[in-house]
Amino acid sequence: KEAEHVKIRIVKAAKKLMATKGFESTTVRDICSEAGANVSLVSYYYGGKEHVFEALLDAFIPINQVSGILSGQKLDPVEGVCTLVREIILFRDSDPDISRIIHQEMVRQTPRTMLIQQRIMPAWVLIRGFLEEGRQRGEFHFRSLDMTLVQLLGSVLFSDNRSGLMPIMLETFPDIDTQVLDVIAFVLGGVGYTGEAIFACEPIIPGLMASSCVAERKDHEQ
Amino acid sequence: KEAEHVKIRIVKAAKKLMATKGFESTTVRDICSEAGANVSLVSYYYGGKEHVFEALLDAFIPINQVSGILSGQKLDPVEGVCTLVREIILFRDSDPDISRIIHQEMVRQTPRTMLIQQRIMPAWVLIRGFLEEGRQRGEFHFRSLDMTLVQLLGSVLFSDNRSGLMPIMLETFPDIDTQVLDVIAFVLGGVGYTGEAIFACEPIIPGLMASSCVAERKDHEQ
DNA sequence: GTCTATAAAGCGATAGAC
DNA sequence: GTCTATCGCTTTATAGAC
Repeated sequence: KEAEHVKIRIVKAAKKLMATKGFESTTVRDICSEAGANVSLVSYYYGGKEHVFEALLDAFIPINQVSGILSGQKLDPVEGVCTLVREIILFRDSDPDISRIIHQEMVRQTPRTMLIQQRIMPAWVLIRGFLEEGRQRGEFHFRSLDMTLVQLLGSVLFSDNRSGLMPIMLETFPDIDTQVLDVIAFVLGGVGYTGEAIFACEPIIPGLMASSCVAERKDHEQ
Repeated sequence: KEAEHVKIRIVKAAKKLMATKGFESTTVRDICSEAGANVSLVSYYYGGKEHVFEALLDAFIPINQVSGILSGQKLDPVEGVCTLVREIILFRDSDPDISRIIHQEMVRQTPRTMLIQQRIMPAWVLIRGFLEEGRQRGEFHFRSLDMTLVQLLGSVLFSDNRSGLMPIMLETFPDIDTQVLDVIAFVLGGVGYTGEAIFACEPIIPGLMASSCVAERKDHEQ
């Protein structure tokens, strides 16, 4: 682990700490201590704490990966909703930290909210499209498209909150495939789908650590 | 508004600011400026910012109000779920700030998480009980009680996120009664209920500003 | 009770040695 | 590239005047 470049260690440490402590409670000194780096290197490589956050999003959110693959598939509404929900759950399972960061920044209004929105809005738009088409086809049954979308998102995003937060959980926690099926079942019921669930959708393994992180300095000196 | 006591103005200002900016980004100076009070009065009346937060919870979360009224009613599972969901939505509508504070503190792990948990856990336990009984009666159909509970909570809690956060919302926002019906419809579908929804449940108006706020000083000097 | 003034600590950022 | 030392600012909390 010490073999990784300092620039990468810093952004990974920031992700880990901000996931539990939040952006403002995570100090630059915390990050560098966790990363085994000197305090000054945050400014040197990223030009400030906010830029570390931005780099963190670019590095760990697989932007236009989901939308890119789905665009050439022509899925029907049920397949589309199932596939997207599955992808989101699998992504959350592969990197719970970044999901918690996204969830935190979506709840309140911060200078970083827009950064999050820009990166995940494409997925929401896709889901919204599937919901709309499904209602037109008579496969889904709900009054409001917006309300249903919000509740679907809440149902999916919130499912990472069982860790430590719920002392009243009694069952042993299921494996990830079962979690996917559970969430899909809840969501399909919620949108008023009465048929059979589609489970034969290919999982997309999101490629982590995108190219922006290996870029050299000068990035913030534009 | 200036007629209110300073101690109350402080806790109200703290609620307003922390709802959007979060606990740590809201400074004592912010709070007192918003409340029209001197900075030193936070320490004088509450003994610190954390104690303001605690007082805020005691003042605005109607603890054991919901559970108290429901305990003597012997509701069946569908009525129970509908009533509790309705109460939560109406409470959120009556005071969106406190709901956003609860939501924020539930996402991450802070020194205040336990304070929140203690106050809202009773409602979760009630919902869990209704879900369990409904499954036993064959009215609900789901695999995991825990997973279903988490998704139900996410669906209900997240429904306050349309404000400013969703640029893709197109519909005009419905009135509160319609919101309640939408959320109930989604949740009942999610838990696998196939019958008719029960809408004839009495709304409980939560009494805000509980007694702890009017207590005198010496509270924190134990 | 309410104010001013200030203490004590922590923050992000950076200059300059190496 | 990486370090130490420090600057300038903000924070919470409080002492003491009124």
